[in-house]
Amino acid sequence: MVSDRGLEVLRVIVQDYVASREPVGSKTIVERHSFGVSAATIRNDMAQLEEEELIAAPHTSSGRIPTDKGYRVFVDQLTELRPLTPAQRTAIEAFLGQAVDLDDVLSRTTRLLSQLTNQVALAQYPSFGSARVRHIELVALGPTRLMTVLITDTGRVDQRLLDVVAPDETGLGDDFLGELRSKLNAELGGLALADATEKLRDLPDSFPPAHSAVVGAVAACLGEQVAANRQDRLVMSGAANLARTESDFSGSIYPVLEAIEEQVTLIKLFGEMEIDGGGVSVSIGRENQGFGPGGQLSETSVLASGYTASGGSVARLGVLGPTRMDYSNNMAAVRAVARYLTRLLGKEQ
Amino acid sequence: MVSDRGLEVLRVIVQDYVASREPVGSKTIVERHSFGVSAATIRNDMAQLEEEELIAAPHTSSGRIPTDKGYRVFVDQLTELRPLTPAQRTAIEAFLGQAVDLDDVLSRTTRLLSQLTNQVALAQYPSFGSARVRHIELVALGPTRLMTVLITDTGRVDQRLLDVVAPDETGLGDDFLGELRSKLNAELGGLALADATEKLRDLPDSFPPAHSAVVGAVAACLGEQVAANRQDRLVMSGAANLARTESDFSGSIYPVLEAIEEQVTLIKLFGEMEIDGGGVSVSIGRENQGFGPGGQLSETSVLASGYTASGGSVARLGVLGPTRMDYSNNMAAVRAVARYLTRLLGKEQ
DNA sequence: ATTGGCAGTCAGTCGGCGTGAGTGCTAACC
DNA sequence: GGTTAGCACTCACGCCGACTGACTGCCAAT
Repeated sequence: MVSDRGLEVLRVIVQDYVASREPVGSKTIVERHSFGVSAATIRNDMAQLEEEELIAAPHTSSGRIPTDKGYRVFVDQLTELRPLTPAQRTAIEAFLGQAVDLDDVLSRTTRLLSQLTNQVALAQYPSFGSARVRHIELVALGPTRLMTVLITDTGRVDQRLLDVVAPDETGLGDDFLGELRSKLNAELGGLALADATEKLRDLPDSFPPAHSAVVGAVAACLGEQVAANRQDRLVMSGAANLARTESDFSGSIYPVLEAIEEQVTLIKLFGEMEIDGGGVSVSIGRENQGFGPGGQLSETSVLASGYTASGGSVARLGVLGPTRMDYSNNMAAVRAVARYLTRLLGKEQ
Repeated sequence: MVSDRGLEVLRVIVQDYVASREPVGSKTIVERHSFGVSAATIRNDMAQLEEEELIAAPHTSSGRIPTDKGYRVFVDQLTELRPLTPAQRTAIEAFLGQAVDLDDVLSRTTRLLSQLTNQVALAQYPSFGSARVRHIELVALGPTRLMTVLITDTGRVDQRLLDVVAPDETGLGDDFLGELRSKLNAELGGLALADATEKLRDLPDSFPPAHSAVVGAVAACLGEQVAANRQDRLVMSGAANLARTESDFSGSIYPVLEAIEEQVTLIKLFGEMEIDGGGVSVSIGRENQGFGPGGQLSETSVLASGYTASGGSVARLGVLGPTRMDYSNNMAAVRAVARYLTRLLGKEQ
């Protein structure tokens, strides 16, 4: 078992190591922190911590550095997060306040968060699994060219172009489009995306045969859009931060950059992190194993929190960085930004 | 002056150095390439090349590596580009062929190009300076909430949300919106974006005072969209490639990643490169100086070519990588993709 | 449980040495 | 004149050995 002082020792080892990037030894601990005991005592505690695999020694006789498990215990110990400085708070408000639409909000959010943490910031678009169709728009761009616009109640908009064979010699008449548009909105408006997909399948049958080809094409196109909408996307910013310091990664940062660019690994990982109750969830080092192929992220930690967008759908945002990071500060930043974002998006409509 | 054989020597120095990442000496040159002369003669030629600052020696007595100027001469010498392999050609067609809209085309293009070259691929959205308004759509999302959609003839779509004070107790009635929509399209349809901005300023005056507040808000919003449309954006892919090999960058790759993320530096640089006549333009190493602050890109080369989008507007695409890159292969890839893209986008409509 | 002391371990550094790749120069050669 | 062979010279690099210093681990005393 680890004593109370043992945990305290772990705490300062993490802090000092994060600050200095150097293995920390018993002597420097007693010098820099006033435990009222000698170095030898600290050494005994450290022996226990090593027993529990919370710390490890890079070489036989050097200071210790925290293991993934050590960071885990450290993070779990972390009860109250140091609140942000007033300057940081005003930065959040000033920067996010001027956003004009959802894309802009998320782009600003990640830029802000990457600045606050010096890490890579990530944000998920609000989940569209629970989103509903708000409006469908059809725009004729030419005699055989049509644009479909799908608007969801989460504020997202997707458009797509398609070529169609005109139903008759009049081309894509305004009245035909108008009828189709009304019907689409009447049938699908307010439906959850999952349900809309089904309805779209039956749509062509309710039109005269001459029109059903066009309607079918439109329905297929909208169906694609709905499907694309349901799969999540990530916005991110600050990838350069990975290369900023002399790199905390054993080999190259290539696997990490790759995982970031691929997105799919991150989305999966992000999706499995718990974010109940407005807390900040942390996944450390090898805990990320099994997501990327070959453990691309086994030397990184991911912090995630949830925010609530209009419509009540919950999405995630967070940061990614080397396991050796300032968890306290970064968790506080993620939490603060998530809260502000919830307030900002909830306020609308 | 540099002799003919001197240029040939430069050519093999560049090729060998790019392939091996090691300074190349006179002896290895005569071993690997059949010049009919001895190493000593090559040395004399190399002395001349060094005189002209086309090559340099990292240490007093080591092989030589090309300077920026050396790469420049090498590239200018490069007359015919090795054509792509059939496999590469089919890859281009298979991959780009299934794109559904402009966003998708450019995203696929950069992914493809970064795979073909193992570098960072960049693509500019078609310039909207010469774009025209094709259609404007207004959608009521609630009693005081409105969405504006701007569609340009280059196939790009932008939407924005805004809150308005309803003109009267009826809220945003369909007839009011219909009138406004017709008027907007009648007035602005077909106009170049620059001209549309001006017209928008006068618009509110032509409505009854009760409505002018709403119209003003809509006009302001559309004005913003027009402005945002005129400023270019970049799509990119393959940033991880910068970290793939043991890094050809002297220090950290941080400045390069930063420049890539900022975009503004790149857009400026990209914009000043000449791309007349379907060729591939190259900017090498310190030639990029003066764009990024502190010469972030002074160890990279940028290749650019132009492609023509529907509507005749020309935009650029290319790759960025360390100065030590396979110019021949990469230039061929950029040219091939640019040509295919022009064909693909020109075909539409 | 804590402490002081002491021996042991090992990474990192410094200087010296040898090696080898590659150059620059000069004198001979065609 | 261009080309070649030969030779002396220069360094980067790798290796070895010694030294140092920062640690730990253990043990006996408190």
